[in-house]
Amino acid sequence: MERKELFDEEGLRLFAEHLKQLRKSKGVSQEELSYRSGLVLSQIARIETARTNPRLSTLFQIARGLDIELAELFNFRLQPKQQS
Amino acid sequence: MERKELFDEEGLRLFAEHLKQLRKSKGVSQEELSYRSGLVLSQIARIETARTNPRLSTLFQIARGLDIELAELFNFRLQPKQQS
DNA sequence: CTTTATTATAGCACATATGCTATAATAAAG
DNA sequence: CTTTATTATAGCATATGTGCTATAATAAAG
Repeated sequence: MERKELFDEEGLRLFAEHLKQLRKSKGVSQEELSYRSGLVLSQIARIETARTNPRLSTLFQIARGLDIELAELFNFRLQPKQQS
Repeated sequence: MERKELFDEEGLRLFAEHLKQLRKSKGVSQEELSYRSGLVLSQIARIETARTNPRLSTLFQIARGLDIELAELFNFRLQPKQQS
C-alpha cells in the first residue's frame, strides 16, 4: 500500500512564484539571498522552482534574508480545496 | 563534525502559541482541526508544542482547516537575528 | 562569439517531518 | 471520586528537506 504524502503542489508553485517576484523586486540574486539567509544557493533554487516543500524555519530565514515581515511571504491566495 | 540544523526555536515557539490561540478562538479542538486539515492529531499537538518544524504544505493544510487566510497564520512578529 | 553572472539540476549523506497507533497526562464535568 | 474530553508524548517506518559540492543551462554583457 502506498502511503502517499500528497502535498499541495499548486500551493508550492504559487509560493515559489511569489517568492521569486519578491526577491527580484528587491533586486537581489539567489546567491545574495543565499548569503543573507544562511541557506545554500541550491536550496533557494529548489524553493523557487517548487521542487521542495520548505520547513517553517526555512521560511523564517528567507523572510529575514529579504528583510520583510513573515506575513508578506504569504500575500497570495491559496486555492480552497474542492468539496467532496 | 556536527552539521547542526539549528532552526529557529524561538520562531517555532511563537508560531505554536499563535496557532493555539487562533484555534481556540475558533472554538475548535485539536481533534477537530485534525479532521478538518487531514493531519493526524499527534501532528497538531507536535506543532502546538513546538516539537516539530512543519513543512509549508502542512501550514497550507492548517490554514484550510481553520478556514483562514494563509497570512493570518503569520500575524506575529519574528525576532530579528542579532547582527554580528 | 567569448566571458561572466545567474539560475537550475543532480547526487549523496544526514536530519527530521509526518503518519500511524497507543498511551499517558490533564482538564472538565457529573 | 468516576467518567469523559482534550492535549501531550512516544516509538517506529517511511518520505523528504537541507547542506554540500559540482556541473549544466541560461541570460546578460563585452
